[in-house]
Amino acid sequence: MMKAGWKPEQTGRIFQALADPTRREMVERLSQGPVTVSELARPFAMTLAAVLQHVQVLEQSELVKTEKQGRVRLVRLNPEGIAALQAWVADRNGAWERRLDRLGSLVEDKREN
Amino acid sequence: MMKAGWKPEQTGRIFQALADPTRREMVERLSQGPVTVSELARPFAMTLAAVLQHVQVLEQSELVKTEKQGRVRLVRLNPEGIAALQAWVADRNGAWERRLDRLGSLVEDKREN
DNA sequence: GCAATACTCAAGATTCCACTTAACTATAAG
DNA sequence: CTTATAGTTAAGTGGAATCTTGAGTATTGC
Repeated sequence: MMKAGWKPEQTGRIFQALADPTRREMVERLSQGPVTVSELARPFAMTLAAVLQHVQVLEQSELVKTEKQGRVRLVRLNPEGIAALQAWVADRNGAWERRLDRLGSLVEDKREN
Repeated sequence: MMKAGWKPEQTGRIFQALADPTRREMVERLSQGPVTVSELARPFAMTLAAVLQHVQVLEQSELVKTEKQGRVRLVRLNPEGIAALQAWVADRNGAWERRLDRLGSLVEDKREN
């Protein structure tokens, strides 16, 4: 049954974090490796303050960890965050598949898609 | 490198749909099998109109399909939606892992977590 | 020390979302 | 036909989310 490790309250914060296109782009960038807040900000037409707020949302969702080094703040992906997301999705998908298993080779009353 | 089938515009709608706790609960319910809008609504302290709006969001995200049968509307999970989400997550996770591969067995400068 | 850099914080403006109400349509049941 | 059921639509409200401005603080380089 698996029931991998995702806390329901964290799941909400993760989906909410990734609901924003800016933050999804940031995650893409971060999957190439850690960067400073300023580097993270470069592609975006918005103030540093706004970028920082996005970083804070990502951090609260645990998708990201940050660490201050001198006057710079390094942002890096937190593998546990992505793993938690993946666990939730796999779990939902699993429920779906178990249902199909129970149906066996029966034909549904309507052929859907 | 694999690049599974997720359209970037759909990804946004999916995350946005699942950012709402009510809609996540609906997906849970739907993973047990299809239900009518009224049945979907039962657990929630909100009007049918509100529930319908949630269903529409889920449908636009392609996480769900609906079909009108008489005066009832059946709502069912769309496996392709979950699959698209899973593909996105796996892709991000993949990028992360490829990066770790490049690092080989090097130890990071800081033990994080 | 002094200036530049890199962020940080708080307040306010918009814009977006979830929800309600109220009226309406279509189907089913008696 | 009449009523009840199930859903649909449009308009409006309140609160949360995003972004800006305008300040401030800590570090680095000269």
